[in-house]
Amino acid sequence: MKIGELVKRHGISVDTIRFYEKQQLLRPSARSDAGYRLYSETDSQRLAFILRAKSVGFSLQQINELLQIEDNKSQWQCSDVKDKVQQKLREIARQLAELSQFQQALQQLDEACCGGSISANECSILTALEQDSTVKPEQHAGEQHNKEHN
Amino acid sequence: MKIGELVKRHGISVDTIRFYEKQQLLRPSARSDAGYRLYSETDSQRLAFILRAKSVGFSLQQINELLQIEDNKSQWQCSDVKDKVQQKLREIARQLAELSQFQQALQQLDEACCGGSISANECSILTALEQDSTVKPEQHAGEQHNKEHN
DNA sequence: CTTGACTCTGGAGTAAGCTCAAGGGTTTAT
DNA sequence: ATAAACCCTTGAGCTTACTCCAGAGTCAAG
Repeated sequence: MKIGELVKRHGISVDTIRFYEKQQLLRPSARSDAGYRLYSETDSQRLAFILRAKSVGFSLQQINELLQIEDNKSQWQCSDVKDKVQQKLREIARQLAELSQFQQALQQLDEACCGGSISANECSILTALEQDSTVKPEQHAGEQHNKEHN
Repeated sequence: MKIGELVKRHGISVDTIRFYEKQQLLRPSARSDAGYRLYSETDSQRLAFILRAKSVGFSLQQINELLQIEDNKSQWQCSDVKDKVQQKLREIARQLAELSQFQQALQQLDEACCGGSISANECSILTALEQDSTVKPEQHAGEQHNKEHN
């Protein structure tokens, strides 16, 4: 099939396919005389693999690694594949932790603010961002004023 | 103070400061005869504001919006500020949801796989990515085979 | 034989948030 | 006086995953 049918089947754009080709993820198994890309069923399945991997959060780079295993399964072990999944899980855990921290901090700000029509002069959110903790890495014992640097 | 001291105080790079300036977040309140940027205490506090906003997850664009309020507090209301916070909270909730979905899907894959030294030929993770559900948007009633398109 | 739909290549642009490099002045210490 | 450390500007590059454009060839229908 030509690129147009492939993309219709999978609901993505031609540009995306050509981009994946540039990224070495998916090569058409043939070209027509006119130079048109021709995809086999196998190619289409490979694309499906890519899209499923994407749908569980893998980056194209990581998908590339998975495809290398997929292309040569007998040379790899279950543990190799599971490692990739676990690596991704750790990555996601890190991102979740960061987002949760953001969420918590923002919720505190949110709760402290009346949200009414009083002037922002009194807004506790702005006040917190102006004076809050978390920053100040200096100011240890014996260095109250830092005019010394020069 | 010159840019060097400013960055030492806040633990960021000169390039970052100049980048923030390009982004209209922080302008030095003066320049020396030689054209060096000179920052006041107020400037430094503004930078602190920026960094704190960043630390709770705001993008530079969003910080810019917050700074516009901060620069003209009396013209804004608490609700304006709270809106920004809540908007960000919704954004984060969406991201958390997406990541959690990834996490769940990956955990299922992870649990199904033995992770041992058997050949990847048998790996349930790869099998799932080859044949799994979640994709197939076609195949409603009366359209079993899709050779029709052409 | 022409029109429209499809395909090709190559290269630029987008968002975000920096980071680096080149080439050249300035300040400070010795 | 000179070297080190500091500062300047302009502009390019990085990452990710596309998206769009121009200019041109190809294919199927009427």
